[in-house]
Amino acid sequence: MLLTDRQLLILQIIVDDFIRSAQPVGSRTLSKKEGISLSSATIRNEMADLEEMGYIEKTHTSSGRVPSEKGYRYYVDHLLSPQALNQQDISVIQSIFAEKIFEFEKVIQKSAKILSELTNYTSIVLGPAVSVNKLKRLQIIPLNKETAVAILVTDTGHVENRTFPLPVSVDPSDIEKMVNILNERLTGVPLEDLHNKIYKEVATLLKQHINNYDLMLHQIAETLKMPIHEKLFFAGKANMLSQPEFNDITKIRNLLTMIDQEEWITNLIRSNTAGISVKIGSENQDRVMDNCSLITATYSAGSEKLGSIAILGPTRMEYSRVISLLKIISRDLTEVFTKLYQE
Amino acid sequence: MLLTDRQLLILQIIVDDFIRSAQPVGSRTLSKKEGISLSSATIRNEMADLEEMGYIEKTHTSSGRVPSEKGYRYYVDHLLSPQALNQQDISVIQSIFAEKIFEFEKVIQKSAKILSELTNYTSIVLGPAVSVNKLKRLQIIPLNKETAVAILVTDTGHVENRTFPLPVSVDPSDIEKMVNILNERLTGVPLEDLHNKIYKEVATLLKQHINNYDLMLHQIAETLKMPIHEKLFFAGKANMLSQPEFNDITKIRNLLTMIDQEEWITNLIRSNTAGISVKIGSENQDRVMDNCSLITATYSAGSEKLGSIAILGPTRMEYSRVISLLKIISRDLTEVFTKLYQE
DNA sequence: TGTTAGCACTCCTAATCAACGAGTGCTAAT
DNA sequence: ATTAGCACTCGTTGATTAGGAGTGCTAACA
Repeated sequence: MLLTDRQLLILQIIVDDFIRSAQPVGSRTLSKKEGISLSSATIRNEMADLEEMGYIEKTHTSSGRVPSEKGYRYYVDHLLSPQALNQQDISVIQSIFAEKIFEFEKVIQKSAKILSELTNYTSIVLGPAVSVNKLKRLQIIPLNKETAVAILVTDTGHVENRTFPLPVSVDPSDIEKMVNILNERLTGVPLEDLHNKIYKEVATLLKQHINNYDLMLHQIAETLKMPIHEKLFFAGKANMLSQPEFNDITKIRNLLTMIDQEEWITNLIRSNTAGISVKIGSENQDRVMDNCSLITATYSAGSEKLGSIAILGPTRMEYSRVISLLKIISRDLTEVFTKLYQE
Repeated sequence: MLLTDRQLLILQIIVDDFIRSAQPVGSRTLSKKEGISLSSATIRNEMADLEEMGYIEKTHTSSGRVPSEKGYRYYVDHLLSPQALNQQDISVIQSIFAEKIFEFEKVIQKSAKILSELTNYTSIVLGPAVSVNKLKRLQIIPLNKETAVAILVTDTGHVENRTFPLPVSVDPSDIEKMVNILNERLTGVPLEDLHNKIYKEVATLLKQHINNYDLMLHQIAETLKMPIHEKLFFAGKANMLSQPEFNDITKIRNLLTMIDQEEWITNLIRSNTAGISVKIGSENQDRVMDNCSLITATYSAGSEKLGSIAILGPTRMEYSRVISLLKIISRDLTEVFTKLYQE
């Protein structure tokens, strides 16, 4: 059953109004909106229909109407008018990229901060999966007789380091030889493949050149095997506390506790593979997200997806504005990283 | 005016009871405690005296008594019976150090997590000031024609990295020469002194060996000058939401917002230079901490202070337990790092 | 046939009030 | 010095009330 133009208009105004005020919207309020020249009684009839179709709900028998999840979904899919950002917002966003950028993480972190400040919601940014980056250089630096630190530099300029125990009485010159061979053979290999590659292709080569290579190699290989998690950045966690739908402390506690579980939130955000994704309430598959919406966008370098940038807010979220902001920032991030990575 | 033994006993029970129940303590409740064989009327008289001296307060004219800040202070200074931790707590703490440890940050982070889980308060750990660590090795790895990443390894195994722009058309062999000279001259120098040292002692030397050294050197020196902040780790921020004194959302929001300001919280925690410090309520110099206490301990390597470990909770905090836990963990951390750094 | 005025009804909210009880301070007796 | 007794205070709880916003339905209207 299709919605009439009038029903669409009413639905749109209800959602817009509720997003603004957090108060259920009544027929009288609606009838006085400009763009509407109907009596409250007519609107009541239309609202009854909209409710029957599941787009809006009452909080109690004689209350005004509130958008249902289905209503938000329809609103996001069909009624969203792309909102032009004002000049002030735009210049704030540009400030992210104002300084010359060399450090990946700083840009990401600053984006998260700005985004949460502009929206008053919580922003979450998932850094790039370092494990697909390619090795630029491996260095091993002995700290003392028993430990050394292995340093991996990727072609993107990311630096990973791991401390590991040195086998007893290993010869410094052997380490150097080994590192040279490893670099020769492993440069350009994605970090996640290093472990395999070492055993499959490099081990035999090392055997010929270095005494007692195996213990050392094993140690290094194990060290490099540890998974490299995508980094997660948050900003504005406390913003959730300002939302009227979270005046219940236990709700907030549950939500904040969940958010602190990096693995959970990473999965939630990573599932989006391209473009903008809007997940409303229960679409997020977890009860703690019942009153929340999550909007995610991705950023890339060239055609390769690097990471995601997300806004978590109440279902009563300013979808239009948030989507506009995410689009701009993800576009700008993509632009910057494309330049940064591919020169 | 000194407190009599009986007043001490009553004060102690009031604080203990209030810490446990979060409810004002009345004279009748007190009179029924074991160890007390006085009528409620007598206790009322004593309580009136204690109140006059400022150790306890009423929430309203006919309510039971609640410890004042002065009362907590006295309790912490004189009435605290060092609480023995049970076996379970101890084994949980030991689990921090169960795996063989090479990575500093992991231990710190795990300590924070365990500490917040054991106490149900918020734990904050301040990592060591990297800037006093001494340079073990400097490496410069060109990423492409325009940028390179500088890597600093300290004698403690900490790795810092900075990406910076390469001067145009710099010769790779010059970079190598330069790095060799810098390593030769700068090894053992604290990171915070690098910048000075480079200009004072190394510049003239480089001049003799390398063409166009100045632009490159300047770039490196500037790169190294950026301040290295102590890292800050949090765990259990959401625990604050479970405390009954924070059932007011705006209070929590203010507190959480403050905590998110790294600089502020760093200063708060760093001020403690040794041992255990207990700051109660307004002793923390900020209104948002009015109902909070902050207990900090330090950890060291040998005799050198590395960082701090802290618990933030309500003034109605389990001081005895928290202090015991902090003592143990800071002792264990010190032990581990002393070994790790000084071999 | 679509629109609207009118009206009874529902239910939330805020205010008022009384009953209760936990706790106090004070006084007088022990 | 201690304590029983008592009047008093004040927060909490529950019931009651009034007001208002909003609804659904019916009947009249264009």
